[in-house]
Amino acid sequence: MNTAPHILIVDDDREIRDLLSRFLVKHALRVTTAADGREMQKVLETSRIDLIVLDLMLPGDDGLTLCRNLRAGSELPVIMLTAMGEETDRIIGLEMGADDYLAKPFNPRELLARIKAVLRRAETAGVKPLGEDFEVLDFEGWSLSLDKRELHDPDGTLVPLSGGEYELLAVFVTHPGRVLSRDQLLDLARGRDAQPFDRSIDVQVSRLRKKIEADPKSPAFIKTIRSGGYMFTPAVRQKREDAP
Amino acid sequence: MNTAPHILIVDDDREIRDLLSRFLVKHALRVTTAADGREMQKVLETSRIDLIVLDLMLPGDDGLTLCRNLRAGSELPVIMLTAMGEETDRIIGLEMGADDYLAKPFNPRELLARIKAVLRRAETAGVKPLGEDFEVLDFEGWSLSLDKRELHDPDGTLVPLSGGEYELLAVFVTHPGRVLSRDQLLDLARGRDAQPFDRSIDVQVSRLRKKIEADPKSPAFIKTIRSGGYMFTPAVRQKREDAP
DNA sequence: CCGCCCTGTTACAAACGGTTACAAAATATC
DNA sequence: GATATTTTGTAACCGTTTGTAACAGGGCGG
Repeated sequence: MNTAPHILIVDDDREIRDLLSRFLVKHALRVTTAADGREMQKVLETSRIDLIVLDLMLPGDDGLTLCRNLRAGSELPVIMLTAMGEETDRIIGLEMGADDYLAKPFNPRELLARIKAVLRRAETAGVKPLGEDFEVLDFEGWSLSLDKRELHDPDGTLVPLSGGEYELLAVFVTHPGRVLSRDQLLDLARGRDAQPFDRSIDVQVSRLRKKIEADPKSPAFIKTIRSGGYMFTPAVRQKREDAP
Repeated sequence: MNTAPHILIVDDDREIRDLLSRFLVKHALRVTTAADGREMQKVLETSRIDLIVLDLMLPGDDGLTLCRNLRAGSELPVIMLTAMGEETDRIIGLEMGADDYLAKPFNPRELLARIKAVLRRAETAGVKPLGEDFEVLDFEGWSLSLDKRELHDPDGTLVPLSGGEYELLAVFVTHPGRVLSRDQLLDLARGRDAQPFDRSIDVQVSRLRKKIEADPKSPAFIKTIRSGGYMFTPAVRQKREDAP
């Protein structure tokens, strides 16, 4: 479900981190941030990262060193951020193996464009990073494992779901508190467009409610928004575990 | 029925406001305008806005400040309009939390395209922080959960509300002690404009009163303001709890 | 006190969503 | 590869919700 590329931003300036993070998240990327090389390592061990945006100037090991180390162990794409006007930095950055670089100050849109370009390149080059996120989402005592594609009720017993029911629930649980239109649900859960008079989502919601709602007649989890779609109302908490 | 997205244009130049407004209205959007931050604030309190087009240069608080404030409290999409220049690009690049921006002078069609793009993105993007605070509003012993879309009476029992009744009550409870015209209520609760001789709000208020007023004949909560609209009179207390 | 305007309320029709049954499609099993 | 089983989408039926119309009552200015 969560197929958006996962970007790791490494910069010691908190403001820049937050700013870029917000901008990229808005453009359908998943983002994690780190302030220095140590944090970066930690993130890399516990998450599947598709691309790193790395500041050249960092406390501790600087960006160049980190970039070199990264290159030694993987083909993870790297975009370097360099200080303005230092031609040498750029050259060195590229020599160190960065896939692209950007001079500060820069336009976030420019960064986005380069990220997409580099990802496209990396994809065709067939780089398959190893490691996986192990995600479990909890709501009201229930627990949905996105890796095992399994749902457990508050007692911990496994609730059998069909593939389609799982996909739909996964969409809901990853978009809590949001009104999702039938078109969106169809796109997110089934990856297809709606046909005229398409009621398949309604039927699927009905089936799902029968399995997870105490009283399907007055649903507590999946609320209907008339002429809008559906909304998953419980608070959802994320448990992120290290790979075993 | 008219349920088009509602755009707020904030620009100190009256001519630009009118021009853009006319253009967007012609393209099936609903538009309200404001000349500065104060007016903007006022509009935001009394109508339901889907997206803000914000000029960078404004009298009083400038666009950047306003944008940051907006960002702090909501995820309302913002498109910034900037004057052309080198310095701005840098400011924009680094300090802005806007969803998109456009350099003046621009083609209105360009703005329209970006508005549509941002609205489309806003529908799905922006994964809400998981396990967020949840908001519960109390009045006279009653309790309305904005997350669960549920109303509980003083005994704590769930009072079933239709979607429309809930939306209307939510508007009242979030605007207590304030006279709301039928037009405003229609905009806030339904996101649409009024038709000639539109009495739907009256009917909905009547239905709502039957459910929440001890004596609907002499309502204690929702008071009628003759030739003005309606007003929700109880004091509303906000309970903001951390997710468990 | 009268009439007009405004609002409350009920009745009704249209639109919308829940649900079941059934057929088609996908999947598992032998 | 054929058959049994499960899953998924479509159609149909029915209950709910919503806006509109119609009528009745009440306040306010004249």
